[in-house]
Amino acid sequence: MDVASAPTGDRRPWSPDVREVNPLQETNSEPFSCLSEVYLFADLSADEIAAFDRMAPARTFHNGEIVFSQSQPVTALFILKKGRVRIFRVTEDGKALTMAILEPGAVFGEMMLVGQRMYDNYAEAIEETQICQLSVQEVERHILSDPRIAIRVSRYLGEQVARLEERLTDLALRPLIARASSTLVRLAGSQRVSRLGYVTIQLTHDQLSGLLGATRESTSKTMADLATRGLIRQARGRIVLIDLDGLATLSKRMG
Amino acid sequence: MDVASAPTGDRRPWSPDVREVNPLQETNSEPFSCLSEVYLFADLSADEIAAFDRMAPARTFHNGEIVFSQSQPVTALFILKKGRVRIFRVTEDGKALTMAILEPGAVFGEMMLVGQRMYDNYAEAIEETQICQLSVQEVERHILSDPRIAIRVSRYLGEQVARLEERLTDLALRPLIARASSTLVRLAGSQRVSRLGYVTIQLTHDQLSGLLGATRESTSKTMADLATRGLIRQARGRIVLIDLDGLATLSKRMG
DNA sequence: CACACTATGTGTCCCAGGTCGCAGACACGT
DNA sequence: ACGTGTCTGCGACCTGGGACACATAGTGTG
Repeated sequence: MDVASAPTGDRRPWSPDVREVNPLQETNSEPFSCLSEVYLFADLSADEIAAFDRMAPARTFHNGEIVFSQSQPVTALFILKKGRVRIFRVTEDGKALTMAILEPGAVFGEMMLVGQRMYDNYAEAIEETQICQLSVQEVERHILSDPRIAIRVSRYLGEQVARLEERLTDLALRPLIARASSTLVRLAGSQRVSRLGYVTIQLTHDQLSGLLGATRESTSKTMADLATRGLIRQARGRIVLIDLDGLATLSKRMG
Repeated sequence: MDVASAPTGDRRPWSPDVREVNPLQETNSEPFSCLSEVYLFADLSADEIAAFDRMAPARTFHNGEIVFSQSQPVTALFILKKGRVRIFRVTEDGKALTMAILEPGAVFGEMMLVGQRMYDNYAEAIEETQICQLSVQEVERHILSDPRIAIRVSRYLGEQVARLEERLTDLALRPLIARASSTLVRLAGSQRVSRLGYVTIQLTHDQLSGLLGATRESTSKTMADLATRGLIRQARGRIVLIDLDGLATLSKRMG
């Protein structure tokens, strides 16, 4: 890590004076496609995808690096090629809530697509990550006007809305253990399944707590609880889900 | 009200055995447009709007009536012509969280538009209300395919997402008084301004509490607090915002 | 005008979860 | 191997706000 050497000393992204995106212009121009695996562009032909690919330079981000923040307003559509990115918001007093943890194939900054600034959202790489970006002009010219993509965008945003509403009610009226279970189950959906059908979630308690809207401590406590119930198994930096049904049940427990 | 006479006795919409939409087929076929004031259709010509109007019958709902619920899955796009509608979710143990309170001109049930069922959402009229609906076939044939509307839909959903993310972080990491202030300010935005520039919000503490994810009691307490600070003035069933700036400031107070 | 219902004010008790503080455990670079 | 930083696990303490229980004041209805 460059933490010691580079002047990027403070990697707490939500502190006021973050330096972002140090100009490591690793314009990784490898020949492979950024877009072929992306849901939003599934309706495009191979030729069209190739055309977009040509204008989407890739870029590498290290663990902890900020991909964008409102001080550097979103001027592009980002496509996550490799690694994981955390989208989060901060309040004045420095507390953060994670909106999403994106896996490869995800598109973000997309709000701009629909006339939306990514308001108070930050994006941070949480591991070694490669990201392609399309500039705002290209997006406006080619994407917005294409009805095939517009429909995909609507569908995607509709799902976002449903997910957020779900999270909102969970947060409002379910106790931590239910939210935690529910979140684990949800995360399991979009996750690589390991050998014996067990799903492994690559998150530290801290990262998870950001997703739950809870403190790291209470999250740890809750995970310990889930572990003693035999629903999950723990390891440093990852959580193995043993009993998905059990978790789903718990996630519906009332307050 | 028909509460005493009709067998609609229980108007608590989130109790398990609600009777919904008693067949008061008041197919109010007045000659005026359901769609002309609607943001989503702003790009359509007068002729096109007229065409849609012809297939959108109006319908009246009384205070407390359920417009739809998941047991009666959404098969239409609703357009709120008059009155107000509350969109909310419930949990198994009967607690509810309000997602939105819609004003005339709003379109809802729109998730279906984008391949989404309105999952656990209910809609309830909270005053005398008139609603037009477009059937799912018409929507699919004419709306989904129209790029002008698709873009509007995206934009609308994008705004939804932003709003929900905001609410989510508020709920997660701000104390009640801040959330309350913030919510009042937000509500003020979409509200009729009364005589002296004061904005009046037509909500009871109970309705507000549903929006805040808090109990009625603590909401009352908080409102009393705001009142003594001179930021609002209270009346039965409505809240007058005196000092918007003060509220905005409070809404940023940390926990 | 009286009754019934709905909206608000308070007050008391109680607990999930936040805060603070530290300690052991694992991981990795030099 | 060793040190340093990241994860995780407690424990003690504190508090916002939920649960319950009433009291009172508007409102509308017959």
